[in-house]
Amino acid sequence: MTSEQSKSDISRARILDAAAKTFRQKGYAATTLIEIAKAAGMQAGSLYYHFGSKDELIEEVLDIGMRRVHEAVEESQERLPADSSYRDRIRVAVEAHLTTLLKHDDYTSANIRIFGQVPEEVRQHHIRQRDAYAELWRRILTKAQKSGALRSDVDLGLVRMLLMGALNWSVEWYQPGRTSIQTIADHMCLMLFSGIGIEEPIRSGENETVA
Amino acid sequence: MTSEQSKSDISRARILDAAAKTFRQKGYAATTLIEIAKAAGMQAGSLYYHFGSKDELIEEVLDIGMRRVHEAVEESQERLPADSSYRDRIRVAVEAHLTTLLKHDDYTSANIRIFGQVPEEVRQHHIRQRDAYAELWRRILTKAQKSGALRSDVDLGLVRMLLMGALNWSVEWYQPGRTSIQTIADHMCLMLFSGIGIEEPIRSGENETVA
DNA sequence: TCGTAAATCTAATGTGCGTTCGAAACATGT
DNA sequence: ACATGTTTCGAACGCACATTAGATTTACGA
Repeated sequence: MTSEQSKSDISRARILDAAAKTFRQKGYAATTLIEIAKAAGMQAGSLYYHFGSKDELIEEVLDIGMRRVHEAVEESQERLPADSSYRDRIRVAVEAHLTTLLKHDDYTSANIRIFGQVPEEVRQHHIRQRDAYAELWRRILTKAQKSGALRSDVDLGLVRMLLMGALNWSVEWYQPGRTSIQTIADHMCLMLFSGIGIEEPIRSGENETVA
Repeated sequence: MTSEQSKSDISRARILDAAAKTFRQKGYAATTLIEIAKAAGMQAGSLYYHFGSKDELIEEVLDIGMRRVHEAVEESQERLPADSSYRDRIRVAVEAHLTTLLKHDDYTSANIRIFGQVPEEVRQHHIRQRDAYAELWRRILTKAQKSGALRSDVDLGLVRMLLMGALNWSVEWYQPGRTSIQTIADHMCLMLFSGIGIEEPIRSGENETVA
């Protein structure tokens, strides 16, 4: 071992990268160890020197993916000046989440895409981690609401779900060259804070206010 | 053949129902024909009397699922009085989409959950249908924007994607007894039209307007 | 240069699944 | 009751995959 536990770690990293990429593209069950091994430059059997099973491998991919968004959003909050507005807090959180998701991170998008497909046992392993990330958002939104930055008559749990859905779904349609990540984040925040509606001129008999 | 081509059609329907349910739960590759057959009350081999292959079966499930949302949203528009506000048009579309998704429709939720996992060839078969549904929403939103009901400075394509994401993601977290579908739709529309932000009292030095 | 441990290869094993096909069971009109 | 078409069964085939274990190579300190 020379500098910092090389070789085994390098291979391990290559395998994980290959796995994340392949899992994201093809889904859990459709991804074969042969494929992952080839992408990592080795034979399928060799994977077992580094991982005990396919499930162990996928668990680590899921783990890393979730850790990355979590850390990104957490750091986005810490980087912010202490006197930042709550809108800014939410805005940078949205940007951090989206950026991690869409910018060279197969791990994060793999997590989102395959989580619903993995065996129950593997899923159970990650519920704690998922909950922790949800809790982070819960805190951000709750503080904003308590401070009066968000309407007090909305169900924040619901808002969070809808928000996460809008953001996470982007892995299904986002294409690098088309719309910038920043633009997506801007639109999301606009919808979240102000909506995109305009009071309509009364057309005939009906008029209505928003729920 | 007695009344209206019974027996074969009944079995066919039972198989499709079982397939939709199982595909939705376990995903594409993880679902076995043995499982589907058992749920339909027959042997795996018998499925081949009704369908040529696993892919043919899944294609039909995807087809039905997409057709159901499409028709539901289309009918929601036709049912509406001609002089309805554009907000109401969008609102009922959201409600129709969500209701079809979450209320006893394994086909629709299966479509959403497994579309990303099916073999490329099967996917190609449905792009046309997906585009047609997207086009329906595009029309609804464009008319609303042109009439002045929606801000003119937003990218409607982006809005549509974020909206669909928020709605579709609900299949991952929705649980029948908890929040009513209507409440979800209300929150979505509130966010879409007005947002949930409140102008913040200026805290220190910073103040900001929305993008 | 040698020896030892780490890392990878190679070939084999077993299993589960999609699919096939002829035989059996069922239904229906005559 | 018979004959014909419809529907399901049941066993078998072949293949692709996860996993295993021993042989082989590679890396590196002495």
